[in-house]
Amino acid sequence: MSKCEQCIVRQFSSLKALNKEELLRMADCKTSYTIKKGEPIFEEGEVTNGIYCIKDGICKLSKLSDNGKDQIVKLVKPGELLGQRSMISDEPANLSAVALEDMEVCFIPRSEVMQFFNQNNQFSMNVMRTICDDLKGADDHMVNMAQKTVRQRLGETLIYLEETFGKNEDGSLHIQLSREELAGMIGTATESCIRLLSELNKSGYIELTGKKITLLDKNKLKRLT
Amino acid sequence: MSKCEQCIVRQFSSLKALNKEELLRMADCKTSYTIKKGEPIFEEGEVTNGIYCIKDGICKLSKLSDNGKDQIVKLVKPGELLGQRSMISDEPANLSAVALEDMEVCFIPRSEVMQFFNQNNQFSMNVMRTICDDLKGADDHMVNMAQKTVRQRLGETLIYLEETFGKNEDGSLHIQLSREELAGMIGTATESCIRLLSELNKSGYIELTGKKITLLDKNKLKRLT
DNA sequence: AACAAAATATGATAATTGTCATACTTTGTT
DNA sequence: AACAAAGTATGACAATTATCATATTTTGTT
Repeated sequence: MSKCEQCIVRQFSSLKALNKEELLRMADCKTSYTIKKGEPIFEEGEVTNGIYCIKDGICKLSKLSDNGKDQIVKLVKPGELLGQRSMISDEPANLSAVALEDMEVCFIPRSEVMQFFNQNNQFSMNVMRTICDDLKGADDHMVNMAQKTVRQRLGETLIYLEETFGKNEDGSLHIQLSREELAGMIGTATESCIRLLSELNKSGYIELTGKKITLLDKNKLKRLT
Repeated sequence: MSKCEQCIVRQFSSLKALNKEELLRMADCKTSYTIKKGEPIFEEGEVTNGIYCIKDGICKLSKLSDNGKDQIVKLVKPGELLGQRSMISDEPANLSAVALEDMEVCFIPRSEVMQFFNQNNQFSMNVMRTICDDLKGADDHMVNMAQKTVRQRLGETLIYLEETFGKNEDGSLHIQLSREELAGMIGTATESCIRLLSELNKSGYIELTGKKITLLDKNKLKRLT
């Protein structure tokens, strides 16, 4: 069983507030998983009963809408925690978490986390701030969905993907989403997403090479009409 | 200076966890305001430095989008608190709060609330749960904005307004929103909102009498194509 | 290497929604 | 009561986006 002390999640998440003794307790009760690309960590409606630490790999948080389409609400990267809201509200998951790459995660039972939560003020403040950040992000996201065109949302999403997940050596987006997933992020039909990408390609704002997407003119992508 | 003990806000909000001594301290440091319909309680970007207790009247939380339109993110009714997220994150307001009716609110300085927060565990858990509820609501709202048509959103919004704010004796919606505000809730152009309302009127799903809106067939409103 | 399945691409068309113009109605103010 | 201003309504039209059909390409599996 590996220690939690040097883990990337500890460095970047609310867990940085835990002391040595708490880290040892956590290392003792955690369960490690590997999750293959495409597999769920948990699904909407499932009782999670704990939080997940994302050690490696990226996953999507999404919700199935009445029209049968999956809307991606957020992407989560290594160092982040999953399931904090459900833990605090003591409710089933509101969103599904599905791996976009092979992942390594650790599960920490609710009982343990709640102990830290009640005894370590800095930890609970950190969790709270994270949830507040998520709320702000969700509000802003909602306004974009309601007020911006599909084209604008695509442009902004591409920039977000580059800024958040970086580029490969050839300059293309590091994160690999299918067209369907990208459509699920911006909230549009897959065909519309494909069509707009190919249009941006022809206009020279981006370059499509197979599955790879390279942003060529970020200023223009930011200000799509 | 009135007491906080019998206040509606105390009964319905996180503040129900405060004890007598804390309530006295709060009564001592609070400021009461009346806000006229149309006036802001605070605006996006403003440093609020405390929370607002909504004693009477309804207000909208909205955000100005790049296209110049105001998107309404949430409606707030008596008994609720405003500014909790900003208080915890120690950030300026992300949304503007504007009165939809004449209002009575009390302001409690940040320093005071943070004391309760640090010393009264039940209070801080309540605040946290409220923010978690808001986050869930915002995620769901976002999915609706992204995946449903304007027509569907209008139908669901009308039902939400009736269920949340009730009906007058004549059966019409109690809450009075301008067409522009209703459009701002569902995320569409004011003209589109007016047009769809008048269409639902002709179809017999709702009845428009002056500014009053009466829902006639909620089942059909729920399942608009 | 061959094949089926999935993903991507593109055309044609319809449906939805936004924009601009203009008229009518209500509200508030003097 | 009169008037301006704001809000509501509707038509005409354009732009955006969804849907359905059908290729084409890529991927994974045997």
